[in-house]
Amino acid sequence: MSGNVSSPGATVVSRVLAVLYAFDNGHRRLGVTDLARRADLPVPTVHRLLRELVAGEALTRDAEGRYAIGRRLWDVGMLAPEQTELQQVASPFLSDIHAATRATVHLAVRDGTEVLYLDRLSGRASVPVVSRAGSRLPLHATGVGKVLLAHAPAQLREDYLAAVLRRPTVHTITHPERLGRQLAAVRREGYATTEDEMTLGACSIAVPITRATSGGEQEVVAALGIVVPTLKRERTRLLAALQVAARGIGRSLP
Amino acid sequence: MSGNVSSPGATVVSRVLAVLYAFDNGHRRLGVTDLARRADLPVPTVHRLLRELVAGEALTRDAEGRYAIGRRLWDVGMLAPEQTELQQVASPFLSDIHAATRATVHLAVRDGTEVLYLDRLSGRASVPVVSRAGSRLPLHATGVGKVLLAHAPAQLREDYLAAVLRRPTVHTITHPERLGRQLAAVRREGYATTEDEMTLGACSIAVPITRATSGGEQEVVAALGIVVPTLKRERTRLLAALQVAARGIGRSLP
DNA sequence: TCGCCGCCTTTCACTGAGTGAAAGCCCACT
DNA sequence: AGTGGGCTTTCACTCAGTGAAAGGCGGCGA
Repeated sequence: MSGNVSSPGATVVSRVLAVLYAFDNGHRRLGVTDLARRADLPVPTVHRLLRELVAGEALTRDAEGRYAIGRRLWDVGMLAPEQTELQQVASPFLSDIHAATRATVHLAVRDGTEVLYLDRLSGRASVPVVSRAGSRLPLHATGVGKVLLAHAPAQLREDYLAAVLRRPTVHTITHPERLGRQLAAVRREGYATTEDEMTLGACSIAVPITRATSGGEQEVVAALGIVVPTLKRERTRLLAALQVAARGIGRSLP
Repeated sequence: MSGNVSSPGATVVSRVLAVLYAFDNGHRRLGVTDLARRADLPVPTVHRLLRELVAGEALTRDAEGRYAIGRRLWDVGMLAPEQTELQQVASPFLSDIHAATRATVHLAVRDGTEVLYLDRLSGRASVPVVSRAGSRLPLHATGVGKVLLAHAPAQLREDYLAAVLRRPTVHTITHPERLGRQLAAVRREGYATTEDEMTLGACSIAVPITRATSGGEQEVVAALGIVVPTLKRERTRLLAALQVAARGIGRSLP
C-alpha cells in the first residue's frame, strides 16, 4: 500500500462489513460518498467494494445510482437461526393475539442495551407505531423493553439505570429509582405497561416468554407485547391473551 | 500467492459472499470443512474468513464450533428495500385474510425461475406447508408460482415450460402444453389453483398483486395466495378475500 | 494400546490483489 | 465560464491475503 496507514484491523472482510453496516433504517439507499463517510473509508475503496458486492448480487443499484441491500443478502439474513427459529414458532401465536385483540402485536428480544424487534403484526387503522422487524429501540420506553430490562442480568440493569436515558416523549420515565421500582413491579406482577412513553397516543402491555434452561430454571428469552390507543379497562383481557400466547410459545420452543 | 492459480474472479469479496451463500435452509449451522466444500474454497482460507466474520459479528459460533448467520446480518437483510417495503405494506392485509379464512397466507415474488416467499402467516393446526419467508420453490407447483409464471415475460415462460420440470408429487402438472393452457386460464380468470401439486393434502389458490407502471399499464409485482386442505365450495369465498386484499395492497404501493 | 481417519487450527514464504492519492468525468447550479 | 458536488478510473507501491504443509485433537475399530 502506498499512502495511508489505514487504521489497524483493516482487513478486506472488516471493510465489507463496515460498508454493509453503513445502511440503516433511515438510509436504505445510499450513494458511494455517503457510504464512504458512514463506513469511514476512502471513496475509491468503497467504490470497488460496492462493484464487487453488486456483481455478487449482495447489493442492488437503482436507477439513480444508489446502492441498497439486495435479495441475496435478505435471503441470507433469513437463515439466522436465533431470530427466525423463535419467530417461526411465535408466528401463529401472534396471529391468535391479533385475531383476539385487533391490536398491533410485537415479538422482541434484548440485544445488548436495546430492544430488537423480531416480528410485528400490525393492526390496520390502529395507533402509529415506530417499530418494525429489525428495528431497535431503547429498553426503557417500550412495554417489551421494560420486560426484557426487568429480567436482564442485574449488572446490566444497574448500569443501564445509571446511564443517561433518552426521552422520546415527556412521559418517558427516566428517573433511575422510579424506573427501578417499576422494573421490580414488572418482575413481581409478570407484565409491564407503558403509557405515551414511546409515542404519544400509544399505550402498550407486554409479558415475558420463558424457556426452561438445562438447569431446570426459567429463563426469559423474549417478550411479547401489544400496542393500543388506551389500556383503560381492557388491561385484564389483553393481559390474559398475551399470557396464554406467551406460555404457548414457551412450551413450543425446542 | 504461492501455490494455487485460484480461479478467476477470486477477490476477497467474492469469497466472502461464497461463504455466506453456502448457508441454506437445510444447513443453517455448518463447520469449516463443510463450508469450504460448499463454497469451493481451501479450508484455511475459509477458516480465516470465518474468524473475521465472527469478529465482525456477521456470523455466530455455537458451542459445537459450527457457524451460523448472526444477528447483524439478519438486521442488514431486513433493510433490503425491495422485499421489506412490499412486505410491510402487505402485512396488515395478510392479517385480514388470515382473520377471514384462518388459512395459511403467502406473499411471494418471482426471482428468476423460482418463487421467493416474502412472508407467511401460518394457520395453526392447518395443512403442512413447506414454504417460509426466504424460501424458494419451483414456479409450476404452487398457486403463487403459477400466478407469477403466468404473468412473467413470454420468453421466460416458454423457456421454463420447455425445461424439464420437477415433480414434488404425482399430481404436479409438468406437461408443457397442459401447463401452458393452465397459465392462459390463470391470465384469463385472474387466479390460479393447485390441488396436491406441491404437498399431498394441500390445495392452494392465488391471485396477482398489480401496480400501475409509469406507462399507465398494470404490472404484476407479486402474488398473494392461501393454502387450505381442500378448495371444495370455499373457492369463491376464498377468492373474494384474496382479491379484495390484493387490490388493497396494490393501491397502497408507493 | 495403537494406528487411522476426519476435522479443526496454525504456520509461513511468496506475491499479486488490494490500496488510495490524484486526476479525470459529468452534471447542476450560478 | 466557473465552481462545487458526487461518481469513476488510473496506477505504482507494497503488505494483506494466500494455501500447501504440518500440527492437534478426538473418536472408532482392531
